[in-house]
Amino acid sequence: MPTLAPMPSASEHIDSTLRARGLRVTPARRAVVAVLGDAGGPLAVAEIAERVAALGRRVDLVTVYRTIEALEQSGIVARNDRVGEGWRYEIRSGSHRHTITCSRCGAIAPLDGCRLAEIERSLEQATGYRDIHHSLQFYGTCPGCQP
Amino acid sequence: MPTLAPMPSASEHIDSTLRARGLRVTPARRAVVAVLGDAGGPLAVAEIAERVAALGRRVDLVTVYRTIEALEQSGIVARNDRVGEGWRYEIRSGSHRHTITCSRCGAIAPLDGCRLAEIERSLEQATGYRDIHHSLQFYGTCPGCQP
DNA sequence: CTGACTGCAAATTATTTGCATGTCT
DNA sequence: AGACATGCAAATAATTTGCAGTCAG
Repeated sequence: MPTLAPMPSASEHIDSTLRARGLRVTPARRAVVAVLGDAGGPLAVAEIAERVAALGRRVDLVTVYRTIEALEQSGIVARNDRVGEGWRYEIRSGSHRHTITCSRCGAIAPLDGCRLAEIERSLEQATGYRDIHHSLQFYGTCPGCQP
Repeated sequence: MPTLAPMPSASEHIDSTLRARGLRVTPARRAVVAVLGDAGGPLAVAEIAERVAALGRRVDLVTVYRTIEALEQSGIVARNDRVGEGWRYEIRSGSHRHTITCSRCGAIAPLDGCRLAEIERSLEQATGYRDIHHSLQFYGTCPGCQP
């Protein structure tokens, strides 16, 4: 379905978002954002560094940490957790999904779309916080591990 | 003030749950459970060790790690995250609360009771997982940090 | 008794910090 | 030019592993 007016390219959007926050637009930051934007799901810091390297850009792990921190504070990326794997990061987009992990065997099952939008909206009213997002992980006992 | 003397009902439940898993009931495990049961909210591993020590029981930090892992897999404790502070653990009970953290300044505001019970119930239907629980953290921009 | 649990030491892994240099605006 | 970003080295912090002695069942 064609659009009459061209949507700003992803990179333009990133650039302006960074600038709006007083952050500079650098190759390293673009690379990190590109990798995150391309990833199917949330990535660990080390994975981000690997994929950036695979793109031919050398970016120090430390820089990834600092970039991620800046991007998170700018509201561009969100931090999530996955059991036993530490933090993971992903571009904040309207729609996302969660998973449920078996506490016994670690099996991970994907879930349908997130149902927290309504809760978040009421939280904005109640707390005065804006631009609310979240990190959510379900745990349980998978069918195979049940007594 | 925490007590080493186990509360009859709770401790019996813990004991039988551990035994049902083939896990042994030891002083260290009871101490950890007692501390968690007494804490107002979720505790970090190091905090658990400190409080256990304050009770007069010497428990190695390594043992706390291993105990927590066993308790988590047994469904007795749940793991949560608090921004920038790593993992925290708490006894799984019916009711609990969440918080919302400011992505800019780190301010933490408490929220009213958790509203995920219904979602969890439907997930049990949809996934076949049982005994579902979760880790949830909200983020946003607090009133003081808004443009 | 026997295997699970613990403590101690040490290895990994993850994350942070300081500083000199490079680069965006 | 000036402020911010990056890379490198190295310090910290967090978590895991191996092993021998101890204790619950």
